[in-house]
Amino acid sequence: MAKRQFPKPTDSELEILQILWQNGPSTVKSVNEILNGKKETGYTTTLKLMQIMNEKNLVDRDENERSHVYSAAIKENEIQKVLLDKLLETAFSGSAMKLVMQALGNSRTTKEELDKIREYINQIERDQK
Amino acid sequence: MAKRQFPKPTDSELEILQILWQNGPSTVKSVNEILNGKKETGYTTTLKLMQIMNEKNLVDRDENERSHVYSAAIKENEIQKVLLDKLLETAFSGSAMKLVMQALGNSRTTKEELDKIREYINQIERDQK
DNA sequence: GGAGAACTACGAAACCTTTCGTAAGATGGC
DNA sequence: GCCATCTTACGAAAGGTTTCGTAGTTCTCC
Repeated sequence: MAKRQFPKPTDSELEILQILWQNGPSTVKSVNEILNGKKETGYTTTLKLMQIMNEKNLVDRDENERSHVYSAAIKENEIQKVLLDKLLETAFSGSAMKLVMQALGNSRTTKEELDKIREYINQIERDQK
Repeated sequence: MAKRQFPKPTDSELEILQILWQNGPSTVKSVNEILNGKKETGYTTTLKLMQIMNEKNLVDRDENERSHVYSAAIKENEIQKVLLDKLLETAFSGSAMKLVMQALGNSRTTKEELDKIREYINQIERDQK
């Protein structure tokens, strides 16, 4: 199963992908409205961005309706993996441990989440045997 | 202790910072040589980049010698925190747990490292009480 | 002290991202 | 049918990053 090639999304593109992941297939209009909740963004700006993302195959476009419906063409997981691997490489010299410890140190993580992580670590160790 | 303001480094700048962090204060020449181990890079390209980084206060420059000596002006930790927070926000919707589990899942982490992480989690839980 | 080597400085080109103005096409109500 | 409105398409400007050619400066050593 060959991996389809897709370019690393830019920051703006990632914001839009987030919206599509959370809300499912959406029109430019609705994406733009959500975007405007965070920061003022012109309609045609959002439109153009999504058109470019379509060219890059970051999103699919359904043109059956007058208002085209866009949907994310890649899974959230895939992008997370790509970006995480890159950060790991460029900022943490490849050490997942350093990255994980920073992440846990910086953010408030609840006891339940910590327990889940610990359980996950246990599982990895079991699998490694 | 007010935090000095520094701009988020670009990808190329981050590569150079990495080299400075790992090798300590360095001349353009030596940075460029290391850079060339990974990818072909013209000398003046590296020079210009480091000059710009100096203007942005990402690196300090010692001009006492004819070959100026550059050193990272920010700690590796600080940049790691900035970039990690940003990734957390933009790609993981703020969930450190999801990020940590992805990181552990993707990469080969040794048993020793996993143990260290577990110990760190224990410590966080102790401190939270 | 002159030639060549090693550096730095500067400016501009090429490229990418982001923003938005404007035009043109489709739709719906009157 | 016609006007107002919604939507897409296009192009270009503005800003940032990356690359590199060229010129100037300093040093070395014969």
